[in-house]
Amino acid sequence: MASTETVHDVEVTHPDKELWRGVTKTDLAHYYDDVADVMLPHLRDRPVSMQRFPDGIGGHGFYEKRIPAHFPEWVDRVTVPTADGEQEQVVVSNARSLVYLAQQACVTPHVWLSRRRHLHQPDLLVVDLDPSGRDLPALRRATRLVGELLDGLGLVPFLRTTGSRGYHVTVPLRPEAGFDEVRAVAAEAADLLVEREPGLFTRAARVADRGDLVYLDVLRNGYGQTVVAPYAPRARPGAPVSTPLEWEELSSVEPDGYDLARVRRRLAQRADPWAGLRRRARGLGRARERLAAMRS
DNA sequence: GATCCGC
DNA sequence: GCGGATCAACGCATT
DNA sequence: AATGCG
Ligand SMILES: [Mn+2]
Ligand SMILES: [Mn+2]
Repeated sequence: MASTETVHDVEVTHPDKELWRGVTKTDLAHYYDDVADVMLPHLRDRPVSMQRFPDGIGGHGFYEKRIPAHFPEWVDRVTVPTADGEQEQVVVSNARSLVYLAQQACVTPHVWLSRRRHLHQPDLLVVDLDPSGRDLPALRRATRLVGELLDGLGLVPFLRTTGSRGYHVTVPLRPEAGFDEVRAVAAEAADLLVEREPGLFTRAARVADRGDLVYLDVLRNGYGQTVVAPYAPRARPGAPVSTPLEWEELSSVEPDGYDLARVRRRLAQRADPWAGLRRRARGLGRARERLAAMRS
């Protein structure tokens, strides 16, 4: 019985430790190694926050933003300004670093919406749909309405499961406007939807005030805020994965519909639906104009 | 998961 | 050398 | 300033 395993030149200690029921550290390391080709383009140049569960998802978990001193020099990093100074965070630039995150029991990497060259200008806009209840048809209709509105604003919305309870709609941007401007546009779009469909959407900050409506979270669009990385597993039973989808799949794939094994199979059979996302980047100018017109 | 401290 | 304690986020909105 | 939230 070897007490360590080697995956992509990374020593995996406690290789048989279960992070999820039936899913070991070695399994996670191989998953990361296998999906690296599709995952890395979405991680490239983005500061990462690591959500770690050294004793498995049933144990104590924590977020880690600062890169620990013991990380090897071949794990890339970036220094980012914070409210009181600056700090160094991980950047996942290659498959080996991703496998190293598995060794660290990082079950879910979270990434910034901006990249190192323009830390203050996001190249993604995200509308995070958080259902309060269990009405899946309503959640799907809500998600489709978000996509249609953003499309109507001249933007190109992309869809993914969160691996948890909701979906994300993601729009690629040219990194020009600051976070506050991007968030303001997202908030105005969300408010418009609440106005149109008050029985479906809410923007109430307090959970208790949301009833069973779908919460439109646009606060992800902030400096230093993160979203779960595409193809990241989640710390939930069954090792569900946040999975990019074609819009046509919205009606057939549930928010936690893909797990580690299913994503492997999916990617062996078809390309990443988000592969062309960067080429769809737009500025916010036209969207602002159309939004103003719709509101009047 | 990794490090540090005390025994 | 081993067991135990300790540490590992933060920006934005609301009140 | 403190709390809630993701
Ligand atoms: Mn431990
Ligand atoms: Mn969400």
